[in-house]
Amino acid sequence: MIGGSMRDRVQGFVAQCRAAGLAVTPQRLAIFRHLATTDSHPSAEELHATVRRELPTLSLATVYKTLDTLATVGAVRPVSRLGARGRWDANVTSHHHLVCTVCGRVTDVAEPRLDAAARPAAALAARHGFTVAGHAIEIFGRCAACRGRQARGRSTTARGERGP
Amino acid sequence: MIGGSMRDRVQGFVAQCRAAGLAVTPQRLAIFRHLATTDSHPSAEELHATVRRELPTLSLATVYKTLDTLATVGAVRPVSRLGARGRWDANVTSHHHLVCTVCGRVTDVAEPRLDAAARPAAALAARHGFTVAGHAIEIFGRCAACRGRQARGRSTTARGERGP
DNA sequence: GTTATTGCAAACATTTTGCACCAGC
DNA sequence: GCTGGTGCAAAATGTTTGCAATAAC
Repeated sequence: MIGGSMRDRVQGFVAQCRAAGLAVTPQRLAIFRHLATTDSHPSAEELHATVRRELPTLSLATVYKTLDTLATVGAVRPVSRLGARGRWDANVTSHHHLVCTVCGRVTDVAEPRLDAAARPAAALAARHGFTVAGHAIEIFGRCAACRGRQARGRSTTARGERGP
Repeated sequence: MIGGSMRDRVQGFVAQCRAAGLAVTPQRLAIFRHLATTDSHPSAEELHATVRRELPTLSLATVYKTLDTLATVGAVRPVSRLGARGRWDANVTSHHHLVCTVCGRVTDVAEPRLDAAARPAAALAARHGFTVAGHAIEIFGRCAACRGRQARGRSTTARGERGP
């Protein structure tokens, strides 16, 4: 979850929808609200399971369609631009990620100093003909919880898991 | 593709396998070689299609198993730790990514200065109880090719696509 | 000769699509 | 009454698994 009261964020969301000519439906509101309230970067399935408690008829297909639609409007985004399909975030401000390679948990960190640090990247990207829209730093390692447990095997990259 | 002659890289790969007690099969060699030769971060399907020209009996299941196995040994890694399932890289040295949010193309950049820049991240991660193993900067925007084409709609995040 | 690895086919998981129905302007 | 949005079911896509045959050590 990020700065700004929930009320403000929902208001902003409604404004964004209106501006884009999108209907503000209970489904969209509920999905956005849940995404803006959690910090667990849930998948469509997880969102479906949770939001369903509020809207029992909500279908999984609607969750998928809604996430795509809201991403189009900029209210929501996939956790990573690198094709990390399946995990979503309503924090569309610049922030970075701590990724546990054991359990897959992703923690947001907003650290303005890191932004400054990545600035040389823009010049570099320009040299590649790139127009830079933003950046994110992905820091990987083991979270406190996983450091405790002894690694069995030389486990490296955690792929595919969803975090606890 | 990264530094070191292909011959050296293959030798290193063989050594890695041996050290881990893995058989060096033609399938593993071919998959590694192809991954180490391309810079397109291919998916399992794409690898299968390409390597098949060399090993016509290669099955897709073997490609999946091989990628997992080689990742375990550290010879290969998913493009991102953030669950970017489906795209692989044999460049296991520290490097960063230019991601085109229109076409999805991913370009590697190795820029030591960027590494230094991200150093404050380690301290920050430690404060979260994290043991840092590494980091990668993901710079997103539009590539030269996509900048040409006028954006239709306010297209934001390209999800799921594979790049041309 | 053992044991790990492959290829196949089937299972499974995830995401997308087509279409009829419903709700809001 | 239109239009856009939802829900359902089916299809497409992507990934994993069990197991017999095969090849590496």
